[in-house]
Amino acid sequence: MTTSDPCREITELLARLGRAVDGDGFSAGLNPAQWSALRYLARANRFSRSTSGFAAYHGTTRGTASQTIKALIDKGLVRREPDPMDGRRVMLHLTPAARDVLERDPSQRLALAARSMPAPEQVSVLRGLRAIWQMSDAAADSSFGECALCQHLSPCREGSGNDYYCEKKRSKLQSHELQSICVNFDINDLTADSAAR
Amino acid sequence: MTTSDPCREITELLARLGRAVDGDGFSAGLNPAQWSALRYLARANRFSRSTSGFAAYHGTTRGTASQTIKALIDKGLVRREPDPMDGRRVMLHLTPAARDVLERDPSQRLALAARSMPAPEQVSVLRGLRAIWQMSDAAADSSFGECALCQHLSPCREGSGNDYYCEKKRSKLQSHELQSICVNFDINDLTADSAAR
DNA sequence: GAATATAGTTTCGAGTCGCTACTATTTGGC
DNA sequence: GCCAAATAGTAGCGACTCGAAACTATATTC
Repeated sequence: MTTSDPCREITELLARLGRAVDGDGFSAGLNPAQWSALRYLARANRFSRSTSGFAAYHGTTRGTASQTIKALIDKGLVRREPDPMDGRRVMLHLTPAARDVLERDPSQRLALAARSMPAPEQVSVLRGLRAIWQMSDAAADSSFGECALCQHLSPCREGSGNDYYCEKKRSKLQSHELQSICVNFDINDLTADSAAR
Repeated sequence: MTTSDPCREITELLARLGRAVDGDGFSAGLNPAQWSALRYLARANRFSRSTSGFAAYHGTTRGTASQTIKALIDKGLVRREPDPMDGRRVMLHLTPAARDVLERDPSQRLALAARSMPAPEQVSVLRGLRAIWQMSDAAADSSFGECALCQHLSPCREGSGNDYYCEKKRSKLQSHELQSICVNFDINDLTADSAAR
């Protein structure tokens, strides 16, 4: 009953803020799961923009994820494209309309609120949230991360020198792709310190 | 597409952690709304332990809140008691069984993760989350807070000196009640600094 | 080449949510 | 004191969501 435990209040605020992320439920006609999928697709690299990828990220089943994606397709926000390399896979892409919708993402109100803090505080909050996420075993199931910090990344041998290579997917990566998140992410211990920084 | 904006990643983590608060959906047979109600009732003072109070806290309608409470009553976790002062009101109380269930609150896993951080970092994360919550207009609708920081609180004139008085509800408060949260909370500007501390 | 694993979809039932309508009680104005 | 408006709470309805199970199709493994 004592209030002197900050951690209990942290989880209380996490619960409330988590609900606030998606606005009062249905802004722009999208439900929370659909907003989550839209944001995921905007952020995931080309190996990860699939139904299964979103299911893993969002912590749901492939069946449910399939319904969510279907709703976005019906709304004209997502386009399907068969993977030429693997006949089972379907790559998902955001349409230009989706980019417009994302401009009105209700979570931006929280981002705006966060931006009103001094930059050093923003960073310390971010570090704390990352730590909580990684300690919680919720993270164990879906360990997404940016290619820039992944152990499968190596500099490209040939070419201009601006390119990189993913050993896992055996595919070239362009430098602008390094900040997208990937299902196949595995933490690079060498860069773990800089990740924490 | 750049990753250098910490605020975007903060909201992303808020969304994921908010979902993680209630576990993988149905721990102990309770859904997220029911967990939220249980935690609310454990934390709210006697003026606030009502259906309407929870509806305001949780940001939903009274009708929906009523169904959530009903489910908890059916499970034997909540007990109803008519308010002798106001025939419309029904006070809600947690049963001993509810206290047991709260011991297995899935949000404690996040609290545990938070506790692994050094205490100063816990506090800075808490301050940041509070700031984000108060800036976001989600907080405008439901401004709950602890009596200890409320402008309606005044020291009790008579009696032992350990007691307090709420000018709004015209009722005595015992010192152990000061840390519960209340629907009628209004920030006390004089204590705002210490609240931020 | 058969067995198994993976990607994805569909269907179905249980359950949730918010809206509207309704009752009961209290409060405010005259 | 009395009538109107506000407040607390519940009930029922319809739309929708989610997860489980069943199913198809393609890859992979031995």
